[in-house]
Amino acid sequence: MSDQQDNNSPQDENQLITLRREKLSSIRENADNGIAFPNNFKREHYSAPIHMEYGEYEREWFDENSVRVSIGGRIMLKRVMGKASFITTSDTTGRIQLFIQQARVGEDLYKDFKTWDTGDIVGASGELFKTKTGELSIRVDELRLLTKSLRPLPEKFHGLTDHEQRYRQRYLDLIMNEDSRSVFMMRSMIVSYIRNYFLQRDFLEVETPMLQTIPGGATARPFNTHHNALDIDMYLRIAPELYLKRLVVGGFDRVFEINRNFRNEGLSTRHNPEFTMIEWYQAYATYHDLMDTTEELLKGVARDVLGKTKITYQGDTFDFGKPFARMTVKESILHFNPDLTDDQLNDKENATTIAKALGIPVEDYWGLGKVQIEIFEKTVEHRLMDPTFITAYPAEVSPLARRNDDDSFVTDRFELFIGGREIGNGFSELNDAEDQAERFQKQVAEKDAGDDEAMHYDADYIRALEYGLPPTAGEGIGIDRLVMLFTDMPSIRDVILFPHMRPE
RNA sequence: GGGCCGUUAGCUCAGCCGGUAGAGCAGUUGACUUUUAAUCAAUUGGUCGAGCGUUCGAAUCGCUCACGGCCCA
Repeated sequence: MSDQQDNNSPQDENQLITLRREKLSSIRENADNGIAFPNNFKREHYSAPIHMEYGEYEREWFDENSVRVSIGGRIMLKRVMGKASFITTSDTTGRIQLFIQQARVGEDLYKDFKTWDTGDIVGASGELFKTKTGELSIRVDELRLLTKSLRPLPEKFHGLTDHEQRYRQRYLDLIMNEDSRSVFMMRSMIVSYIRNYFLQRDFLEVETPMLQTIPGGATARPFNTHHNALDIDMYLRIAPELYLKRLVVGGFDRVFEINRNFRNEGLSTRHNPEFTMIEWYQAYATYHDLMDTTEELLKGVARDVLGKTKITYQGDTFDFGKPFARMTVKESILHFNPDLTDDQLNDKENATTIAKALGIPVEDYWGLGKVQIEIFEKTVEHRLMDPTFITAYPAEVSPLARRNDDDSFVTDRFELFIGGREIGNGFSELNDAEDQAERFQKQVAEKDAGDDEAMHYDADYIRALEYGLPPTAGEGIGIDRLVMLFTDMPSIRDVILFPHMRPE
């Protein structure tokens, strides 16, 4: 427990909490064997399966068939009458209504029950029946208070809508908002689908260091930390890439990792300081194979997890049924900027002029490739709505990717865009140790020139490449953004259980 | 980092050309054995995000700050 914050400070208390505390102390005094928080209740059923199995039967069916169930859940709604009450309880699967009659549970228990509050967790057993209005319910004969809740729940109809509170107190969001629960269930299903996809194709799931001495595999600012016993500075990883490729050098031809990366950058609806990526590496494959894999994988998620081929995201519809478009960086720039010509883009001075006219703050140390990519990001990226692979990224901005055989200015690399957002990034890996060493040196020069996102020189990685990395292709997909897309959530905070916020 | 918006009861929100705080839900008390956002009657509950200023008087106007949301970089 942290002693910096005291959540039970007097300011945080109010009439409602005080009263519930009084109820709890009365429960403590009167509890059987003095146990106010019993844990010997056996829950045997869940709400949703009960509805699925018995929801269709007529009222009369229940007169002739006795079905006993025993459920545990949180009281969400109370409708108390003199000698009989209805409460709606919620468990992990959904809700079910309980009918509690004084004549059945006894006068004393009924009297106690009337003092229970929404938010309390109860265990109940009884027979299924249908009410006059046809709602499948449990006619309770055994009822126990399992956990007294000390804090009042939000309003039963509007629930909890305040974004800040939903993120800071996710537990409360999950109690109140079915939609929020389903987003995170969907997230779990998507991740499972992806994991199974790779496992079924003989990929080995691995875990590589999150604490790294050289933060590599991407261009981003890392979080710094310090290892006391070794007395060395360390970094939280910005990507697992270089470790995964070391494993391919070691002979694991197909590896993948689904895990967290950390980038010390701003927060936004698309950026959380820690986020989840899947990266996979496949020896004897090319970036073309990766595009095929990606397309099959995402179509599979749409089809098998969501059950549809058209995904609606924030009012736009993206078609996962048709083949994903593929075009090069330059083709896409020319397509969305019909007034520009190929020659202009191939000339650094011209390209710089164009970039500056677009308001891009061009730095002196930028090469043509960087200028082209900035133009791409400014004018193309947000317009790529249907799933689109953009290929042929300049080598200058792709320090780990293999050069293209026909045009060494670009690499055998692509990025996947959906809904104007980058979803994935993959390429044929640079397995020429000497070329890689040169590119690292160039990155170090850029770092010296002022680009604090440029890469470090990783000598051990070069040493690994010198032993020989087979021809390999690898890709990363941002899981959070993918889940946003498939759950139609506008902010990355909506798909991360505990998004980062400034402390209260 | 910049712009716009927000912060009032536990929750959802009114009140904002300045006159001293409201509703619904939740809670409490009472009535009620088929309710379902139960109903009916009564009722408790507020450092109006924080601070400074203007004013006889500030939830309301101004400034600063904090936290958040959206958009932009």
